[in-house]
Amino acid sequence: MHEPASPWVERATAELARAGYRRGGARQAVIELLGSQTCALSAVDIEEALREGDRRVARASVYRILDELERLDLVARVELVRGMARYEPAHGDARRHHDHLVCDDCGELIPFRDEELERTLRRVSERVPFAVEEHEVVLHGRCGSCSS
Amino acid sequence: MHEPASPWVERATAELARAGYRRGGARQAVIELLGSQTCALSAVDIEEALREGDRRVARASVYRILDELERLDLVARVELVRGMARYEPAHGDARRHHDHLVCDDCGELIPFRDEELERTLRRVSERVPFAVEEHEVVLHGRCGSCSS
DNA sequence: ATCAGTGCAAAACATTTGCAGCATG
DNA sequence: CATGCTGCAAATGTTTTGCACTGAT
Repeated sequence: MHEPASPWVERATAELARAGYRRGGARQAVIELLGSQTCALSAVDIEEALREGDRRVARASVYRILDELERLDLVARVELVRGMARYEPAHGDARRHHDHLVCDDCGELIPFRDEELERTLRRVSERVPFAVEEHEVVLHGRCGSCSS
Repeated sequence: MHEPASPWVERATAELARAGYRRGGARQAVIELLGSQTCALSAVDIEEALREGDRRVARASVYRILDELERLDLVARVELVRGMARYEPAHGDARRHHDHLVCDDCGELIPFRDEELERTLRRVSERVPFAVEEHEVVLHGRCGSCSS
């Protein structure tokens, strides 16, 4: 159960150390799980995955840890489906930013990235009476399996 | 307290009748409040506004009514801020669709519409492996008062 | 007279907080 | 050995549900 750490896991670990945090088993377990995932996970997903894995982590700790990571811009919180937040690694690099497709039938969640969309949003941000810092785009519909 | 009904209020009322719903005081009160509003309201907002207005409506009824209206595509549910859904009239007319700006400082909520963004999203919807039915764009940042 | 519509209270969730004990630096 | 980290349990806040009663058709 000890895969090579992803760049994000290393960055997160370093960032936390630099911010003066101590090492903590629970926090490291959450970071490693997030780093090995491709799509956003909810706090409950995380607790369950860890319970069956290396290290059991209390629900409250999961929330606390996610909160810290979000404040340091290491994870992004996204509200894609009714009533439950999900979290995913944030790569400071704007070039790795992505948005999401949500299948309203089966709940599947697909990240996507579209250059034209990003360019347009950059322009929109300029003409709006607002200092835009980030955006969130969610496309709802039906995935391949559900629309056939 | 009896303003002329907005087109949306009339449409909603007609649509409900056509769908076989009976007339109900609470439901009509919620519809009229939503119709008179410019920005999205939470269930709590609605309950409070009605408590001080014409007709007191129980919280549970507010949720039930919003749920029905959402199922009939008469209102759109949007999750703009942490942990609380908001609802606004949905105008079947795509030309009246809008997206939202959210001030992360003061929580202010501003609807906006941008033609280029809509066009781009239509194109993006085509090239994505998904049958897109609707989109949700939220721009986060600071409003005029908070960024100065 | 029926059965949808509603209010009330309690339940079901997701999330947060308080506090006591463990473990890192 | 001080203080940050964590688990547990209880609190909070939003949304849902069960049930009895009211009211529209």
